[in-house]
Amino acid sequence: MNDLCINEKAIAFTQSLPMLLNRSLDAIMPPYRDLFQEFGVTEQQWRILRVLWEQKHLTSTQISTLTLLPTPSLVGILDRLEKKGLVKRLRSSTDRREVNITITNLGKELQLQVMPKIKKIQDQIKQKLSTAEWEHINKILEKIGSR
Amino acid sequence: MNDLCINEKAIAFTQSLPMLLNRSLDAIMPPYRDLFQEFGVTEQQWRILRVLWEQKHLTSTQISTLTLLPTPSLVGILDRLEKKGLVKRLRSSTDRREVNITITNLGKELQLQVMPKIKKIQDQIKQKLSTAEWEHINKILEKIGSR
DNA sequence: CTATTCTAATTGACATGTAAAGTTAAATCA
DNA sequence: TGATTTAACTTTACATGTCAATTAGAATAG
Repeated sequence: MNDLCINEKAIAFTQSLPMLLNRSLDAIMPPYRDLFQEFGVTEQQWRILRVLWEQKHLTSTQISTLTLLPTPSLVGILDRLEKKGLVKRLRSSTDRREVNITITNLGKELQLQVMPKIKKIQDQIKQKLSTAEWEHINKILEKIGSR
Repeated sequence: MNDLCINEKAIAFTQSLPMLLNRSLDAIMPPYRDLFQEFGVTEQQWRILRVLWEQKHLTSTQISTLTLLPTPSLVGILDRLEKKGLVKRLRSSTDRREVNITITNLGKELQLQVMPKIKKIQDQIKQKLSTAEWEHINKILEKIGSR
């Protein structure tokens, strides 16, 4: 009789988890995008810079894992970042399959200019929820995102 | 002294809301994608079919709002759906700027075949969280997503 | 009624996503 | 060692995202 809600109809499209997540992203990304554009980088390029600021040098695979960017896309994105002089590629000497990506000085300078503005955007977003809600959603999303 | 955590450093990239949301999407979408591929449609094409099953006929703008797909992308996606015989385009006679999109019989048949499998995937996902967590995240995401 | 403004849809240029196949180098095992 | 498998990255083909500009058809003010 009671089957844990397993026998009901499918969840309405608009209320489905994918669409809830996508709507959330659509709602919070615009200010970020405006900022990125101000500095002439795309969201994806930004992600790569962001992890390179924390790790100095990473392989393509590692960057893919950290940024969630698919490796085929990375090829082109890194091309463009390299062309802008923000990162450098160096084939590993120990394992010649690997490519080490490094941040350049120019790339490091960006961090100082952009991060304060990122902080402001994050503060804006933070105000959408109470502290308790934040902790809660963090935990739950972490749970969903851990495969 | 206590400034509501506004003066701390920026949130670590990995723990930022955008990345939490993206990781969640990456974690839950694969089974959906497998299913879509089985039926020869993309995720975006699927979204359009999904709203047309519920609304019979919609304008391009309405579809964009419901599916979160940008209107420039819609042009091509609808082209391909039309080529597959799943939807039809009809210019409105009352306002010749508008284009009415309609689902075809072939498109309607898909619904019967796919929805049961969608239901199964949703049930799988549902098991990742408790009922309480579900209600909670629903409310919070709704809050974030409402601009 | 006409010039202006607004709106829906499209186009163009470029960047990225997705899936499959291909390359090259390392690791593994018979 | 030599054949096989695995790993890291790249390439290709096609679909979509992003932003700016355009086109054609309403709507609106003067």
